Amino acid sequence: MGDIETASLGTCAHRRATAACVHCRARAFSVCAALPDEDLHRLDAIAEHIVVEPGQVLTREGEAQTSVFNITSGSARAYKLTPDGRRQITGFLFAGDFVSLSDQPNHVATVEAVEPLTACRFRKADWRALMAQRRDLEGALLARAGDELAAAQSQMLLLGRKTAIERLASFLTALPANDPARPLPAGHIRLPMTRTEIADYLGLTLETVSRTFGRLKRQGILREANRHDVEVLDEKRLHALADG
Amino acid sequence: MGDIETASLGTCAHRRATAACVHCRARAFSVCAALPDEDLHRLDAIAEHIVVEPGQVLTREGEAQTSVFNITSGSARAYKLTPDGRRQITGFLFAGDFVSLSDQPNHVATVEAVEPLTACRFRKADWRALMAQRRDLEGALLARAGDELAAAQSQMLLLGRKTAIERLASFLTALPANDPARPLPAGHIRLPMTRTEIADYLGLTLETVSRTFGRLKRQGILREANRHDVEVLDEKRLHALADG
DNA sequence: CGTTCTCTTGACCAGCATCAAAATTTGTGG
DNA sequence: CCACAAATTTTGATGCTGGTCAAGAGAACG
Repeated sequence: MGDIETASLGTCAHRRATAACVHCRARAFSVCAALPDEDLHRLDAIAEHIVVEPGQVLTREGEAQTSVFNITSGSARAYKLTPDGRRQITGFLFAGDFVSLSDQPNHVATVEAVEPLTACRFRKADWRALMAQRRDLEGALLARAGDELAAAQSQMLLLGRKTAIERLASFLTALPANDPARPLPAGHIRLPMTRTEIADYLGLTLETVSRTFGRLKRQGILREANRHDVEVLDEKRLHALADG
Repeated sequence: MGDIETASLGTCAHRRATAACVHCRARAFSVCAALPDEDLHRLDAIAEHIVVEPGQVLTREGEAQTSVFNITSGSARAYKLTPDGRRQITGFLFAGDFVSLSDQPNHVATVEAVEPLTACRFRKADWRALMAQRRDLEGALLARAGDELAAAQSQMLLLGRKTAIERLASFLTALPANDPARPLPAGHIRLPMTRTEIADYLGLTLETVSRTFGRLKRQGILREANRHDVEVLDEKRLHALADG
């Protein structure tokens, strides 16, 4: 099932980068949008800009939650493991996504970069202080949490009740337009993740994912430019499959 | 898989009941705890106390979200359906639980009473106005949403990667102490729901749930007083199974 | 280019679903 | 309190989807 290899990240293994919130391309898609321009300096003051290489960890399941993150570019996977190494990816994250919406004492999932990734890191105390002052942030976070909760319930329906082909179709239709900062031509989907990762997200094996891609291609619903770029030829049938 | 029968609820089919927040037994477990005693009258002013019979609906998936609810006693199930009727129960709700944490324009799940249930219903506009005034409520809601999100991720691991016996063990250990208002002796678990409902929650069939209960009993981990009350004889082994 | 990682394809298998029927519990009316 | 009907659960026989094991074909990277 899902084995994983993680290039762990030392305390300050991130490379620092600089940027200002005013020019942040992810701002429009993130909770930061709740802050008016004149308050952005408050964010800048407490944000640490980090660069994370593929496979490196932002948060590790079970570890104390000392920071929260806002992804500004790239993509990441969040997952949980069973003691014997089975992996369930609970979500893929893109620019604008917030890491640690669930404010628990310890992280409930591990989050690793899939592609090279940049993010803002906030010390939890700093973030809390800012939230206390600018309550709109809290509202934005609550709205985001609500969206995540709705998505989580759809994923439960998928994992509990859908067939392999329905799962893959759902994945391809529901995938957040991938990277809001880098839109693609309609009908084109970018899949930065591997077949194994798709499998671990859909509760399948990589072999089943591969065979199921084959089925969708043979049915004329899909075409694969290469492993990471697919084109939807029959949107209608794909959606019909996705709904179950 | 999961067929369902719903006794639908007319516009004002709920029986009204009266109660005051000060005396509410569910208050300690609910978001209302964020409000100090002196502000409770604000809640009372906008709360409509309703009584819901088993099988009746609080919210229906897809319908406009005009109200939010706070359950004060009894239990409910939240679920989603595929067009062909497969059901996935996304959660069981008990006293203190808030219905519609995800503030979407339309309900993302159907919520029905399992047992006779009482709840506070708030018109969404009223609730929003109160939240705007008493920001602590928003914080409590955010905290609750975070807990739900964490639980949802655990459920994804369960649905995507665990075996039947691991799923049932997880269910029995993770089940919220059932009804916080009605504590049971340690090791005793009350299951207000049917086997079919457990199956639809765990992504299994009722037959598999039944057989798996049998396995747990034969292994000396469980004893069944009756269908709705079980006793855990070997907590250690149950937890070991649950973790996977 | 060769090494390594990822993906595809095939053969076989197992866990859980499906179909079916019997047993037990629950509910109802007398 | 009993008898009967309906609903729920248990148990059994069989089958299918997707998992496992294995080998080979592409891509990617140095």
